[in-house]
Amino acid sequence: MPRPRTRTGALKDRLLSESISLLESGGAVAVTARRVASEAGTSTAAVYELFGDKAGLVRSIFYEGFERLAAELVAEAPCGDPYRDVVAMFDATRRFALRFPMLFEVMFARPFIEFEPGPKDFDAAAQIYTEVIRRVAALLDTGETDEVTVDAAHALVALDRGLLGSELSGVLGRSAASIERRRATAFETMIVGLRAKVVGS
Amino acid sequence: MPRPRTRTGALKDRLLSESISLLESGGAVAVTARRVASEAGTSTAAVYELFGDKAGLVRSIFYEGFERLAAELVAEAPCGDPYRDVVAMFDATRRFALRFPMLFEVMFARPFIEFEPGPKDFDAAAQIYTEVIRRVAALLDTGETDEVTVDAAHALVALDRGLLGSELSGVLGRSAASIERRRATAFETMIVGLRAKVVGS
DNA sequence: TTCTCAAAGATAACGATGTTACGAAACGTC
DNA sequence: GACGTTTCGTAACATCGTTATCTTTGAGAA
Repeated sequence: MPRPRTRTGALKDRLLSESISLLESGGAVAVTARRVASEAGTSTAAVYELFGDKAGLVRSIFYEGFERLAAELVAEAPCGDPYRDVVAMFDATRRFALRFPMLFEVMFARPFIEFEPGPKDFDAAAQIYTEVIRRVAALLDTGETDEVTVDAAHALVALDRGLLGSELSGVLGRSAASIERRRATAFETMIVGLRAKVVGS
Repeated sequence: MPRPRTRTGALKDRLLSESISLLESGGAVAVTARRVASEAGTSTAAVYELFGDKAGLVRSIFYEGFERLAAELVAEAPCGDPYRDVVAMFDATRRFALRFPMLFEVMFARPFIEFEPGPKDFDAAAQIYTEVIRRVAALLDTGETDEVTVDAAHALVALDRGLLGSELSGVLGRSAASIERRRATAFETMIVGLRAKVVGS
C-alpha cells in the first residue's frame, strides 16, 4: 500500500560515497546536508533519517576511512623480513594519507566541528591495531600481548601519526627528498632502538 | 569631532582573550562572532573590522597558542643535562596540551573549517623551533644547522605530536601509568637511538 | 547654547547551514 | 476509480558568517 522505499542501505552507501567525494574535492566545507543529498539525488530528510544527524554522517566517513586503510594495510602482504614488513605498513599508511588527505584528516585530525571521535569510535581501528601488533611482535620477536610489544606499537603508530601530521601541514620539509629522509631516519632510529631495548633486557 | 574609538588594539586583545575562554569552555562550536562580541561587550562588526573575518580570528588564536607555548618552553630553564633538558621541554609541551586542549588542537589539529594554517602561518612557531634545535644540538653535541640536528629535531617533534594526538584522542592508554610509561619509553628509545647514530657515524 | 556634520558604533538584513514539522505523492486495496 | 497508509520532498526555523545601513557621538561653528 505504501510507496516503495528509496531510503535504503543502498542509498546510505551512495550518500556516504558522495560525501567522501565532496570531502576530497572541496574539503570539509563542501560536505553539507543539502549538497550531499543533491549529489545522491535525494533530499536532506533522507540524510537525517539514515544518519541521524551531521555527526552521524561524519562518523560514517570516519569508519569508512579506517575500513579502507585496513584493507590497504592487509593487502600489503608480509615479505618475511620483519623490518621491511613494518616499514612497508607505515609506507602504505603514508600513501593512503597522500591519496586521501581529507579523509585521513577526518580520521586523525578533527576538521568537522560536529563530530569528535570518542574512545568507542576508535574500535573502528581494531583491525588496523591487530595488524600493527602482529608485525611489531614479529619485528621484536615478542608475544603479541607482551607489554613491550604493545608499547612499541604505540610508539611507532604515534611516530607515524606525528610525521604525517607534520608532512600534511607542510612543515616536515620542503623537498620530497628531505621529507622522505626524515621519515626514513626517524623510523630507522625508533625501530633499531626498540630492537636493541628488547635484546638488551 | 568624531566619537571616541573603542575598536582599538585593546579591544582586539580582549576579543582574542574571550575567544580563547569560549574555546576552552565550550569547544570550537562556542566560538561565534556574536558570542565573542557579546562577551567583550561590543558588536560583531567590531570583530570583522579588527580581524577581517572568522579565519582571521582563528588565525590570531593560533598565533596566541604558539606564543603561550613558546613562553612556557623558554621558561623551562635548561638544567645542564642535555637529555633531561630535551625531555623537560616535551613534558612542558604535554602539560600545556593537557591544560589547554582546545587551544592545542587549534595549533596542531584543525577544529575550525574556516582556517587551515598555511606554511606562512607556522612562522609563528619559529621561536619554538629555535628552542628545540638548541636543545637537540646540545643533546647530540652537533651544530645547530647540521642536517643531523634538524632531522633529529623533526623526529622528536613528530613523536611528541603523535603521542599527544593519541593521548588527547584517548587511545594512548587507559591508565595514567600506561600513558606515561609509553611516552617515556618512546622518547627514551628515540633519544638513545639518535645519540647512538651520531656517535656511530 | 544650539546646530551641524563627519567619524564611529550598533542594528538589521542576506545567504547558507543543520534540523525537523508539515504537506504532497505513490502504491496496494476496495 | 477513490481511499488510506506509508513514504518522500518541501518549506520553515534558529543560528551562523558577513556586510550594508542606520544611529549615535562629540567637537567645533553659528
